[in-house]
Amino acid sequence: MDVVSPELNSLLPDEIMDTEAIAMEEDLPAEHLAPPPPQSEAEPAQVPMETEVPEIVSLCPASTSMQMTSTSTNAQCGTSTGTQLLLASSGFMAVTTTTPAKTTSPALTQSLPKISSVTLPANHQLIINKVASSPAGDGKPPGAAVLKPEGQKLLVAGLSKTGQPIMLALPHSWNKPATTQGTGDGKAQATQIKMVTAAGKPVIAVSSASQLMGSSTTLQAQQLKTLQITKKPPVSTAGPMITKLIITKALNSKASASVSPVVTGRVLTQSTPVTPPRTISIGEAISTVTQNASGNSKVAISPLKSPSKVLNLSNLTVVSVASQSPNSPQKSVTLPLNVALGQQILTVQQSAATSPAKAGTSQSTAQTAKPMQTVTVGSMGTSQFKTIIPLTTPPNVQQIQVPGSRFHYVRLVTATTGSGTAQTGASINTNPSIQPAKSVMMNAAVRMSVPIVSAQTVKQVVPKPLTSAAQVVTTSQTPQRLIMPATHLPQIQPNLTNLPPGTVLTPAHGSGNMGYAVLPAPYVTQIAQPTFVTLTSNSTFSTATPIQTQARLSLNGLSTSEANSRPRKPCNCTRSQCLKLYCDCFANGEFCNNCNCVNCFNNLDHESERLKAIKACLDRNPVAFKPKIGKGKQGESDRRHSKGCNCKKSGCLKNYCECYEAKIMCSSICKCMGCKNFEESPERKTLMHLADAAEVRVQQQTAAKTKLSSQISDLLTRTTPALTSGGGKLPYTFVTKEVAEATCDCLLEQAEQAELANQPQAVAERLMLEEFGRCLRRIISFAGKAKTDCPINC
DNA sequence: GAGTTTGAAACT
DNA sequence: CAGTTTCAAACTC
Repeated sequence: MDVVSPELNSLLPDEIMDTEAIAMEEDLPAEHLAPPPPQSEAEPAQVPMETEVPEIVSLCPASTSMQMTSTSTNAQCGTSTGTQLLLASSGFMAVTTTTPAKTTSPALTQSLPKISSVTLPANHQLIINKVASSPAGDGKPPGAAVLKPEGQKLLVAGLSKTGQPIMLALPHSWNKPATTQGTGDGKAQATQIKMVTAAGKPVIAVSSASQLMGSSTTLQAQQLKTLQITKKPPVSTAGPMITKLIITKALNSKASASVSPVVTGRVLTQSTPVTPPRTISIGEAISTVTQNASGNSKVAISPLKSPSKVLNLSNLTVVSVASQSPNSPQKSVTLPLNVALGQQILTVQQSAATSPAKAGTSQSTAQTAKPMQTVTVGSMGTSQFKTIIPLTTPPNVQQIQVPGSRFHYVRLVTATTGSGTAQTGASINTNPSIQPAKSVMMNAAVRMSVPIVSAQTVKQVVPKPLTSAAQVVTTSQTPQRLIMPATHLPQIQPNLTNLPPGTVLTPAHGSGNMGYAVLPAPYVTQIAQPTFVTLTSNSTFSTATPIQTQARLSLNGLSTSEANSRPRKPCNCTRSQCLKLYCDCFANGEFCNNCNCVNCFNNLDHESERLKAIKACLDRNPVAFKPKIGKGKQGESDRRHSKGCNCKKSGCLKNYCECYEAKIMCSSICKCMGCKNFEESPERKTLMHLADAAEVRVQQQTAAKTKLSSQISDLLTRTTPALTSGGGKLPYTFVTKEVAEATCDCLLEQAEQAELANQPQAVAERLMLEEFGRCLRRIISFAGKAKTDCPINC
């Protein structure tokens, strides 16, 4: 049963609404769940390399019943008593470099050993090699881990409606069609997907570390629902890079309200260790109890791209979606979810209905009392912060910022007419004083998730209180926003998911559901530094405990500071109108700003042309806007060019070569001729040495100047002779013995630097003279300042 | 700064 | 897919 009508489905990008893929995925042979075959070594992966970058995110829900650690990283949560779950993600979900465990035999399923490792092969399945011990037998008492033994796959970690961390443990045959469930024996069901949640306090990755670590709740299997999203990479010829996303929604067994997670119009399975699992069909609502006002539905996402990076709890980025009303525990909630993860898209959609029993069908309507969908993404101290764009129209757009991902995501939702009145509570917001949000019914909505910006490095998710619908997460920086006027571009919409990473889509004010504004991501990131991104579906979102997610990622192999500090060079385009990839600005998804281009169309005034150009580029190359430098395969260099260079004359030792320019060596996929950009190349080494020497010189000179200047300033300050009240002394009177000595030190330093650099004497003399001039100017400056600033003391 | 070289992007 | 053209950056003088 499909929630989304075929018509709507047809409008959605395949990446999001590829419900067929789900069916296909169910029929996939087992090897599709295994890591990519070795053939990828010889065959350049067409999948953007960023998806190959494993990411490790640790979830540390408080629980004493289970511990999971990653053997590949030795990363552990900071508490010995808390449940530890390490999720490694490869562009989408957690991935580690360990070999995925084989499916266990039925006999193994009877035991519940401790989880020794969590692995996730390239197919984006998280595999738990061993599971925390728990009482044997079918009984899965509260506090006992229900994860299956070695080889079991944990696909997604998230939060239950009540804020409990959810771990989805899949049986080894999970890839089989799991549309029905057997009896109450919650274990070893061939088609059963198990969900493990931590009961008690809201224990979510999004929560602060203290919140998680401090919690003493036990891991408990609960009745739950699972959703499965099968998604294929947009472009992949490197093998069965099939990504599976299991969205889980834990339901308390005592639940009386309903929650009907709907992903891409299809609900796959439901299982519970406590009660007999049953199949969930589209639109079906399962009652559940809202435990408290702070209950929420959260989806933990680990889209970080950094390889081998282990993130503590505080580093986990979670996109949370409010799904609960504190005042209406009986309200049914439907949560279609699409949330973009890296290139993957996971849309989180939430709706609430007044009907306590059944709700959330595809015919649900939306009533938007608070026209806002905000996703705030935060990162610390970097320019990679995300910006929340206030929505002036009904919440038909959700910006989803996935920390660690190089993309910003915006979910475009075409909401139907509203009818629901149920209130939805903020996922993290527990502030009762906040105005309750109206229900958001978007079951039949058209959802689009669009990567909108390159996002990498540290992200800090700090939900900020929102007291009104019009509020959006603000940043600590200049609230400047550059938003293109939205226009109706239906001809482009089908490809919205392929928009360049620098494109942000936002609904246009008064332009209806199909209005879009294109906002280059870099501008967005400039707006918000740091940006605290919060995803919520209502206006009551707030939290007393900011959630911080920090990741140490890099963009194109550059550190965050490096990537951010480097000012983009202005382009000089004259013929391309800055609407072709010749233009670096355009290629980077940025507007031209302070460029020297002629007849530039890469600006706000030429939105339509720009969109068309983007579409054209994407038509030619769907990954045209992906970073060219990405993570190489295992065993290869950390960074490599995704396509390889084609140099013929430069020997790949000039900046003509994109590999050399990126300071990486050419790889096997390069088609260059006479390449000298390889590890043992003497030419390359020579160049590197020269470059290093030059850099060292610069650094030394800078440091020396800084130090000596500081000394001079200090001396001038301390030894400033008293000035007469009649105008003070002349500057030369400030040349005390100390000042003269410091000046000589400066000159000698210059001489030494020149000597170290093997500079000729003339150059050394010149440097010394220049330094002397600077010293004199500084002395004079201080003298003048002393006269001005010290009229009393001098 | 003008002219040349270079290789990616675009085009055929 | 290969060859050619266009383009803008890198480079040289």
